Amino acid sequence: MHMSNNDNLYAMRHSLAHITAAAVARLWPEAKFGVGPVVKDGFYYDIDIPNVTISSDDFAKIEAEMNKIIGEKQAFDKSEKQVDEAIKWAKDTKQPYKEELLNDLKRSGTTVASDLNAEELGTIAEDDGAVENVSFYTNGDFTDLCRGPHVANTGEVGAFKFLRVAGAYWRGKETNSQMQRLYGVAFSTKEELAHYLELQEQAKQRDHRKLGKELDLFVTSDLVGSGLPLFTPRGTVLREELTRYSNDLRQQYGFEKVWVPHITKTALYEKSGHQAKFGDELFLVKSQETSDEFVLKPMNCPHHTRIYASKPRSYRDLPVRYLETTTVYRDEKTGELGGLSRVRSITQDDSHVFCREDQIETEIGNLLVAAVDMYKAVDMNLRVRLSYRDENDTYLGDEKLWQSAQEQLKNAVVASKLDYFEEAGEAAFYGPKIDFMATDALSREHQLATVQLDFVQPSRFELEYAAEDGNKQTPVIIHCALLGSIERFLSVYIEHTGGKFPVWLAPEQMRIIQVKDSPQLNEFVDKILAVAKEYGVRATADRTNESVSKKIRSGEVMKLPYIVVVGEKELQSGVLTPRVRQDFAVHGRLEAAYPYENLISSIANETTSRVQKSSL
RNA sequence: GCCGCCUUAGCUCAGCUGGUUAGAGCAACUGUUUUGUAAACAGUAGGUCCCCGGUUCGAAUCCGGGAGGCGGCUCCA
Repeated sequence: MHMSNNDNLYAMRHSLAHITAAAVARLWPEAKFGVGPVVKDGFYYDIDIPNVTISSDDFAKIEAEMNKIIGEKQAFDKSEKQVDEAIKWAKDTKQPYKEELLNDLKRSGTTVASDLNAEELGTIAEDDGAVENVSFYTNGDFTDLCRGPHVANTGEVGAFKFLRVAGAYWRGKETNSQMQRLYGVAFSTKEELAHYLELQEQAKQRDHRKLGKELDLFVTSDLVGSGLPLFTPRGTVLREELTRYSNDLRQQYGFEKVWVPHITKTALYEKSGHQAKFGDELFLVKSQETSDEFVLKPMNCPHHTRIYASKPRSYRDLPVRYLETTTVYRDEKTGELGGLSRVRSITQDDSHVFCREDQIETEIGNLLVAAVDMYKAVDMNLRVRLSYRDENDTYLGDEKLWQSAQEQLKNAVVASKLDYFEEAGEAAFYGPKIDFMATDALSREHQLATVQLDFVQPSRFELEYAAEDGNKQTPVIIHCALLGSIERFLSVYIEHTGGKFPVWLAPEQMRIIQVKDSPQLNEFVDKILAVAKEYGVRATADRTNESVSKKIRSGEVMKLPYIVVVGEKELQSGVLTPRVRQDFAVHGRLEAAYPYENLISSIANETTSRVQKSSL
């Protein structure tokens, strides 16, 4: 039989899942099996063993048992059973999870979660209707319900390794019992497996939590709480520089900064409709002076609508554009918090445009340009998803308005020359949107920026403007965040750069290493620092009583863009030779020498032009 | 929230099955050294072994509870 490499790898991983079950069944005969699918880079198997919890200490034992089975090169025999027969098999062998799957198969021809209504099932089922027969694979004395494909025998499964075991709800539902999910990675050859593990190790090296500590960017405190990171001076420079650029990009297009308080009466969210949606994610704030009940804001749009509604608006005033980088608070489930990617204090570079229907395209166009500029500056590739509505009737707002808006969105995207794709059914219930996917240095895609149209809040808040004919009209809101959440953006960006920030973002752009302690040198270094300050370059001097080598090392470890050793030679000549960080050192750069003021003005230039690669 | 693992000095980590005053490297501090492109030398200080409770003659180590961290809880016989 001829199989492509991919098909074969798939069959191998599938077979490994099967062998995992076989090995577990040998070790714990009472084990109940759920599903054992192939996933990215490997496979897993959901297993429930009464009164036994598998830990990573058991991996060796399970792997050994699997290797026995693999060594025996048992043939995989495929057989078919009629569904009812299969259900009887599941009952006889006491496999309740398999029984549930089989019952679903019998009923609807699919194993997709059984609590969907009939209509939904109809659209999901692969072939309309119940299946007649199901397939089984047997190796040695172990038989498992499995669609396959499998390899010919247990000896042909390549290299694998268990990485972790984790709890997983049966069929992903919180109300179901929790099973143990054994995750394995698997590849055709040992070399490929080793390569994969090596890549994992590299990713670990650039983990933003590790770098956050090493580069002194942010900290957490048990006393403050989970999911509430604190930013150090260095981390704050990153936040503020990113925010400043994100704001600048929009202020070019007439956005004005506003400010709102961080707590509000719950009435605001009752009106906006967020109360129901955010419900248990709201942090409650109780007044001790009055009987007022407040909440910490989980988003900013309702507040911004209050500013819009503070006075009558004419069609001539539109678009009204508000911009605010501010923190919102959401009480995420504690188990979902982690690093900067999932936090409870979320800072958004948020903006809202209140505009007429016919202004949507232009406004979106401007925001697209801003997004492109933003992601160019942080050196990440962007593509966008146009998320439209589908035929479902869960969407709010006039259908004609949706049509026109979706067209305008698309026109703006096409004009922006962004790489895009369209997807129906991905829209928010309140309007269509553009989701930006940014690709990082490890080829992972992240959804960061969004532009969303909103037809619902304007009417809920009874926003209006006077049209040319004097009639009251309802504006449309365009929500936009370029960075999304600054915390999440940083979690991605720190890993994207591995902590090697471009000059415009580097918390410390230049460090002077003073060779020795003398009044003349002190004076010279002071002068350099003063000039740097004048140019707005973030510079420091290392005057500690340490060897030059050691001071260079500590600068390198902090991944500083420019390190400049200043001693007698420099004092005499007034000329500096910077040591340039490897990743953007240009050939010949290290030897180049500059009068100190030139060096500093060049660095200042890189800051304002936000160029990635040095061009001194 | 649920399941599993983890928490020892500022950081990274040793500490075997419960048994003397809990260790190392780096960082800090003091002194010597005044240094030329990735770690000078010597010394000093630093610990409620995450917290609370229990078992025990004895707990960093075992048990229970709590806090914090990490991996998962979508990928579908």
